[in-house]
Amino acid sequence: MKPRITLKKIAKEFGVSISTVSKALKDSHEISEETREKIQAFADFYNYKPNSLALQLRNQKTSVIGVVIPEIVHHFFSTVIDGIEQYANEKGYNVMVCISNESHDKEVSNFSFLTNGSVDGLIVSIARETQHNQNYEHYEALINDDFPIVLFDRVNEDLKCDKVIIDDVAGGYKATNHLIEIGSKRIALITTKDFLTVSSLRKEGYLKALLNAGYPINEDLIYYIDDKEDLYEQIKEVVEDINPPDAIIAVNEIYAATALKIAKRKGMVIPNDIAIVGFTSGLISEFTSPSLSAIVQHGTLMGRQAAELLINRIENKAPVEFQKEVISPNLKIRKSTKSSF
Amino acid sequence: MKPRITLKKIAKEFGVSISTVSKALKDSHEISEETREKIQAFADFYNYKPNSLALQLRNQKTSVIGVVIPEIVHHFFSTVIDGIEQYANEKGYNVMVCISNESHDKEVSNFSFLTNGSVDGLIVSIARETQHNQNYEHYEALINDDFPIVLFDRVNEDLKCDKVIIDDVAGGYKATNHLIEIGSKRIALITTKDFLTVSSLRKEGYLKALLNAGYPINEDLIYYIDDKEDLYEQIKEVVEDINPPDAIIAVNEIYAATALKIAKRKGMVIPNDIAIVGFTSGLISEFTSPSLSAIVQHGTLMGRQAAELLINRIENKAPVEFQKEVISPNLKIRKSTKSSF
DNA sequence: CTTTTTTGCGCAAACGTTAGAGTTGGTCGT
DNA sequence: ACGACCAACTCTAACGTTTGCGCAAAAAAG
Repeated sequence: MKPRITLKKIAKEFGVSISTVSKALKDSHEISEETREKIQAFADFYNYKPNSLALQLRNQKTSVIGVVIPEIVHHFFSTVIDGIEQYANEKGYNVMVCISNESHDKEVSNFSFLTNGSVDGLIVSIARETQHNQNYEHYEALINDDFPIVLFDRVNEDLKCDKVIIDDVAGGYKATNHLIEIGSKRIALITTKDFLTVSSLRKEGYLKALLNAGYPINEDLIYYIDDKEDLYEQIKEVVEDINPPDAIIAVNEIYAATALKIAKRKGMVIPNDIAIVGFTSGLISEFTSPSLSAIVQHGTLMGRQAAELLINRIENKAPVEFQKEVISPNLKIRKSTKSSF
Repeated sequence: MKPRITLKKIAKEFGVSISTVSKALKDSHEISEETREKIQAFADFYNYKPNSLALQLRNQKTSVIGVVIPEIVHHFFSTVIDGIEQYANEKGYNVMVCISNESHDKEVSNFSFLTNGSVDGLIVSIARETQHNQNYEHYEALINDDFPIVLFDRVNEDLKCDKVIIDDVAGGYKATNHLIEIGSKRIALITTKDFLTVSSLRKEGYLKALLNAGYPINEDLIYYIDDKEDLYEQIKEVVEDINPPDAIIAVNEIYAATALKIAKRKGMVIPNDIAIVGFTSGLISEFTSPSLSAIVQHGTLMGRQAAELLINRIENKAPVEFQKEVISPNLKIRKSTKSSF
């Protein structure tokens, strides 16, 4: 790579000082028009652009936002990044994305890289492993230093920082209530075995809706999926239960789509024999047949709001006390809960 | 945000010079054990970490790879990022992702931000608008400066740099040939109206396969989708043609899934009445019913290879002449081209 | 023909770091 | 007693940029 042109080289070329060049390029009145013009022409010709690193170091500001997410090949997370990017760009920021891969160690190393000067603030969704082993030291260290940080979706209540969450209890509630309204009696919940707060909040909403409708709560109808085991086989057990449910709520799109696939293969008619509603309305839900009703997550909006909170915090435009934005999920009713007859 | 601890502050604390602190923290033998230990303890306590920007500036090396992609909410692109991240991390690099949003201007501004010192090299997939208006000045400027850059998927043959592509001609060929083998006679191609090279290469493979099998080439069977118009209506015209095809190749997953949806709605049986094969095997293909056969793209592999080429180039481990890695796509046969009877 | 003002530029510090080249002060050998 | 040597530091330059301040020379004012 050819060395880039610098102020120093331009200065040498014209036998002037570096400051003269810097000022000339900034159209400073301190520099004569003649000098200004020849320097500008030269700089233009060699396509001079100030070195970002030097500027960032000098200004103690990078205008870069760090984002740490558990995975990227995931529709919800990519929509969030999209939202962050949109808002950040509008405000003159760039985005640096790191992936924790659900690993605590990777999250720690991402943090350590990003927070050593590379970014002005962080937007994070907590890795599964971190939520599992409850080790939030790296978060606490940052918060202690008043480092701007915004948590989204997977948050921890104890951490003192800005947050954007989806009202997952409401999501679980809406999904369940919808199934109750269409007359389902035995509503199963397919959730994760891990310790993600979102899953347990959705379960909470599910239980709340059942309670509210005077339905019995039946632990046998709650199925915990182990991500390490075969997904298909585990969900098969739900559908093939001796006393099968007449409706399913799945905490994510894949579980829902898989349940639908298995039910169809069993010859069941959806939603008549079994109604299904998922979470996260990504692309899959639209193209299954019947299409899947789902609680939509508004990832882009979430990203935008997280970015807004963060940038306000960075620019000291935020109130001292931490904000918590709650996004209401809504139910997108498709064919898997609405008979086409 | 609290100011971070620096060498200078530590130096002041102990009344020594900055270099002493720097060397003490690097376990230099030049510094007495006593001094070393007290400085290390202090630095440890205040969680000292060298400022990345300062290091990057000094070392003229950022260990960051810039990635510019047209969009992120796209399964293929997120898998590529995943691959890039994986390989980059293994080699001690971080990744900065920018989104061009298919816009030429945004691509230019992404380039200009990233290449002013922020990254050691660039991995790019060309924005649609750039491919359309053929304005590659910003690429040429970088290449002229020997700035390390790797193009993937959407490349331009004239640009002198490393590339990773999918053999899209082979992809089109394989898809078409498969349909010919299962006995399809009138094979339609649903492609894009824009000027993406990938689309035209797939078309080339399609034509080649037809020619090879002695099939007539019928322009009426090639449908060009305008992304600005309603997708559903346009694809509907394909299926409802007076003289409809008995097989469809769609250049992406969405087109394929939409065609499948419409055909089913028309009461057609797939693959008996109409067989369908798509490109990019993302999540949708698995969950449609019947599931969609597709040409799979190996995005993760592509990302890894792009990162490998780039890092070799950055570290001067690459041969002088530019490399072109070609990834063979393979056909994943699912139910949309294979009767279950 | 001085004094004051203006013009046009250079100097130096600062951001945080590193590494090679000095600089002390002391110990040792002869 | 004096050079050699070593330990334990400090100095300095460098990465690239910005900016307030200083300073000379030229121009304007008196």
